[in-house]
Amino acid sequence: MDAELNSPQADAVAHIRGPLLVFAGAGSGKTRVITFRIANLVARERVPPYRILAVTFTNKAAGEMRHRLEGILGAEIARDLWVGTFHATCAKLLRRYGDAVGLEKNIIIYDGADQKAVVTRVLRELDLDEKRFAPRAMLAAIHKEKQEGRGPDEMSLDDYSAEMVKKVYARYEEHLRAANAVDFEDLILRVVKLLEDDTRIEGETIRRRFEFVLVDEFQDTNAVQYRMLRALARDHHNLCVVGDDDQSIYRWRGADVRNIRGFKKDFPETLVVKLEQNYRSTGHIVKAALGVIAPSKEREPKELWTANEDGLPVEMIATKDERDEAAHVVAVIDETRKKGIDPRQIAVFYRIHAQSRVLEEALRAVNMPYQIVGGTKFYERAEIKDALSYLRLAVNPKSDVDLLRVVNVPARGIGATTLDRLTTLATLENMSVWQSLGHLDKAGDIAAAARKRLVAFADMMRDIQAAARTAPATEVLAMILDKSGYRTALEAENTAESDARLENLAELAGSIGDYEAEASAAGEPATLEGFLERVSLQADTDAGDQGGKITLMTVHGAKGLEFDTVLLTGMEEEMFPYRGFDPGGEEEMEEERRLAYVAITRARRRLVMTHTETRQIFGTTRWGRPSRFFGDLPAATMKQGATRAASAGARVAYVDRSSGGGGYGSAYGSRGGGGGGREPWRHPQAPAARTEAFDAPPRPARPAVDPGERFVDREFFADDGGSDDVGSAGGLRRGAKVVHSRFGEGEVRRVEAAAEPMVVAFFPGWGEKKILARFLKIAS
DNA sequence: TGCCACGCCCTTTTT
DNA sequence: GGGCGTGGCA
Repeated sequence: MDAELNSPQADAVAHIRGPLLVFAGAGSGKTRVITFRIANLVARERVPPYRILAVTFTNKAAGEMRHRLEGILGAEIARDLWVGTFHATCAKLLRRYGDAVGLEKNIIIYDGADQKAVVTRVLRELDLDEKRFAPRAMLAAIHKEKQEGRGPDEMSLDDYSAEMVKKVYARYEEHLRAANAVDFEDLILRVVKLLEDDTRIEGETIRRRFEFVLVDEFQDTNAVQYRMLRALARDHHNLCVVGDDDQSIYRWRGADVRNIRGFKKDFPETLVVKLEQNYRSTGHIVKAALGVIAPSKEREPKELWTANEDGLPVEMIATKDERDEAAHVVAVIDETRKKGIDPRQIAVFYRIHAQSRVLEEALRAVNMPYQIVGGTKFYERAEIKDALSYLRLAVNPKSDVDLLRVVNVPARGIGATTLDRLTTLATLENMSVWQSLGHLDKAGDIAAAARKRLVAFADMMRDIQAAARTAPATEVLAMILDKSGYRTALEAENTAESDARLENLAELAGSIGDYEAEASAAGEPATLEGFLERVSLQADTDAGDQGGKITLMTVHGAKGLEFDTVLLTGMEEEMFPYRGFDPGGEEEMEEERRLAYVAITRARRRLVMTHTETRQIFGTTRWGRPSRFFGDLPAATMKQGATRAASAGARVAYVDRSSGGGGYGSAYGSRGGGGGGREPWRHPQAPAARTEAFDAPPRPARPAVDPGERFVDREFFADDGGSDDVGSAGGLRRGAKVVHSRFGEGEVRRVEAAAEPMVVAFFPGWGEKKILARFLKIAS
């Protein structure tokens, strides 16, 4: 804590009123400026905590900030502060003042998938070719308009396709309004509307409420978000924004660095502070980061420096494929943990979520606890989305997206044709699909049998809706699963997969329970609406930081965080910088560069970057050259290496001192079969003859594996004639006694390392069952 | 009319 | 690797 109190920057601005613009280089104590300022306002300036609003972009960052504030101010006071993401803050405000902008209480927040479903429906209604107008692209275009604060009528219509976007946009909005639903942009837009509407009292109420507003990662605000901030601070100008244009990584989400310039114009009396000293990282890491960001164009001039010692060189490790990479990651983590580093101080980054699976497998195979941040995985599972749709319908029957999702899940004989006719009726009569269920007489084309089924569904939902008004959310969920026949259908399936789905639904019930407990601890009423809002606004399922776990996340998710040791994986061209199907212009490349800068600057002491020769992703194999960003790292800060598998496979010119030298020679291309030998990556700043300066390939703690192989305890499974895909999972071994929640005690027969390790176990009275390993406990 | 299986296509980052 | 759409079959 002393370090924070003594921080000169934090001290200098902590008590200042009026607009404050802080350019904070990575690791210069950006968040510290905010937390210290808040602490100072509360402790010294006697500002009531509930009059302070601190806004972040991610839940993770908000959680981190709140955590720090709890440490400084104590949990009691910190609880009254408003700390949250833009969206969560707006949702909270709308819950209180939403009636003023015509929002009902049972509002539902549509996530990306829901939004896309609406767009798809609109495209069909307008009879537009889905091939020519991809729902995804349409949605992106709509969001772009919304992020700039333009409604369909305010769009500039340059060409035919803009015309189409406008049409779709308009109907999209109608659908959301009719469904009593909002998307993420709406949350902000509605609050802006509240704040800017001087004919009503609510805007003033909110403006008065927040005497001080602080914003983290200001470079990531989009036009509408900035408008909201401006409106919030209209009367008092106590707006403190902290940001770093080098870390602007949300341009694709509408973030506009120009807001920084706008800020100086809108608040001419702004005090500008530049923080250029990095307190976080070693010299080598800071220099590496500078190397990556230096070629970036249009930067606000600033020079990051550090007084810290150089420390360990940044490691660049060549690996053979994604499994080999994962093995190396595991080895480094293992080594780091053995040195006594808290696992919470270790993080593995990747560019895209799809990379996490292999890493997870490798970590699970050695029973190393980890936590995944982001990756909406859990809430994206079909059964969870189904259950949530039922819950949302229970609260808000007008939500068409949800109704259409579950009306025939489980199968009730309500097919596409029937639903087509039903939605057509709804569209014609200008009502929600739910309402149209009450007017089936107007749809003569719906067969009597189908009609009966629809009525039965409506009756069932009415019962559930009635229950939702009084019963606790956990009971509503149980009722839904029973009445809808969802549970029965899954039980009848009786496969490993259906069992897993049932377990997931149990987990959902558990998370409702958690929410109820948390809400009551915070002195707030636990409602089904509250739970649904939380689910919508919280991409990650993290149940708080339990100790002892390392962290896996995308680079985006890592922003604003720091770790002792960072493993940055997938550093190949195409992966990082990432290139999707679009050509990707220079602007996008610039953003990738800033993203790399963000990744590097998360590390305090040790940074390991890995790249692969080949990578299986999205079902195909990619060959990747090492990322161009390696070439921007100063040679003096780097240490190159390779896993055994990589150096053996490529026959690269590494000098392996540890094995007597010259072991691999430089016989390029001697690898048999496909791919061909690849030249080793050579640092552009290094003279060609300097290969001997390369470090010996580090020996992985466990032998590198060949593709198709896993981390298998060969001896133990040597006599296993079963699956060829056998691994140990979470300490589960053949013969081990395990306990399952439903089947009781059993004995492990086989372990299968699928995407998720599965165990075939024999349960007396049930027979052999295939179960996801994580649902088993070792019997004591 | 509805169900199921197969095959094709797309494949980012967050709220 | 998975979601979605199409086409064949009950």
